Amino acid sequence: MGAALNSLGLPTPPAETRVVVAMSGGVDSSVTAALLRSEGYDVVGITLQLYDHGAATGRKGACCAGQDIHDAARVAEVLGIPHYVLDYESRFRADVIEDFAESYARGETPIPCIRCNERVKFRDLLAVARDLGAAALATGHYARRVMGEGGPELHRAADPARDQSYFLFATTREQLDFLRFPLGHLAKDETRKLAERFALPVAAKPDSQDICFVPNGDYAALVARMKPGAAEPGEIVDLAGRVLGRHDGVIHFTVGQRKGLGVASPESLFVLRLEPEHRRVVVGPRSALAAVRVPLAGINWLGGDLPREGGIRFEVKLRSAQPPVPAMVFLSGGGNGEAILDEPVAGIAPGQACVFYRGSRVLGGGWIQRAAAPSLDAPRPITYMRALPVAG
RNA sequence: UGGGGCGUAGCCAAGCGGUAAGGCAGCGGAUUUUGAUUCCGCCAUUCCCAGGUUCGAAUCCUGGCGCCCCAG
Repeated sequence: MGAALNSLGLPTPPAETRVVVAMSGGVDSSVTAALLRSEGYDVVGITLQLYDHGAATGRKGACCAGQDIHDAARVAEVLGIPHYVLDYESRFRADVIEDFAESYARGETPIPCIRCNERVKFRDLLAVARDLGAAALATGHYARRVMGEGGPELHRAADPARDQSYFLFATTREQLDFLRFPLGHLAKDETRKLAERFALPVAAKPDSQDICFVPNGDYAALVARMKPGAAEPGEIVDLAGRVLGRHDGVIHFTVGQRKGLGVASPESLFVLRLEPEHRRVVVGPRSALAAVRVPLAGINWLGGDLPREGGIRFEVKLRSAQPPVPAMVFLSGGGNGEAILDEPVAGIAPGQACVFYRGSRVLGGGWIQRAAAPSLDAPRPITYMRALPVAG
């Protein structure tokens, strides 16, 4: 009763508190493990083997997954903690890579990192941690878990440049209860310094970037292999339906994209929308990219009591590397809803996440859906000018 | 085979006797734990070809070649 809480907010002394750390083999998760170990926690490192680059990319001899696992094991050895490697390849393939390919085939732009958190790390790995008797699962994400009146809250990282809360919006309240993000208050250079101080073998390892299972950046080749029909060439058309050129498959494009169209024009052209059913890429000027309505599905709500109908005021983040913008969010039940932005934003891509913020707190988010744009083949709805009052 | 116009980078295009703007596309880099966006850098020793005039020609002249338009 009333026992002092440890640094993870748990009522037991660190030495009696088992914590599983998800170790990717990178700097961040290694420092996470080192920090907790230095505080005396009973740390167990777990690394997930998620993919085999030989199989994923069709290349032989490339095995970064193996290298990362090896790095994680070395760090665990330096720290003197137990380390386990779990084979999650088939699960990752079914729940993340397959979803990724299907999403692209639908003309969307998926975020596999969120799916991985949602469906692998925070589900299966979390369950394993519980089975191991751990009191918490810690990761190297830059986000903060703050205890509020209604329970744990998800907040942005202290370092706005490093904040990864966008990638965590799909975390449920139950998961959040068990999760810990020890790096949430650190800046990246501090993490590096800690890695050096702890003499971790990965201290100088470059940050990972790109999609982990697509090391060479050629995600389209992977999608084409998994969904051959989605890589069919088609037409590049403007809003009036004029054919401006051809493309090698809609999977190469995302809404808002400028590069790679190969169409010369007086001004730059951007992808306005993808119509995979017609194998068509619709392009137009930057000005045509602006939108205020953002249809959402799969909404995850972290804010406690579900709000009554009507709009809720938020700042919403529509992509990871862009500041949030003011909006009203309307929830319509069944995980669906819509965000109405105060000011138009350019290049909102279906498949990306729309995350709701209030101050530093994440209150939820949803997946951006394709806007109900009229097809070029459909008869155009007639729009009438509003009658002007007759001048007196 | 009458008249007129035009040929400058992959595309568009400025230049009109003084030593090849710009845009688009492309390439390279920075940024980025998704895809994009954005930013920075590069990108015609040469102006359809051949002669000529000139200190100097993409610009003027002559002759070719190739397009386009008008024409009874």
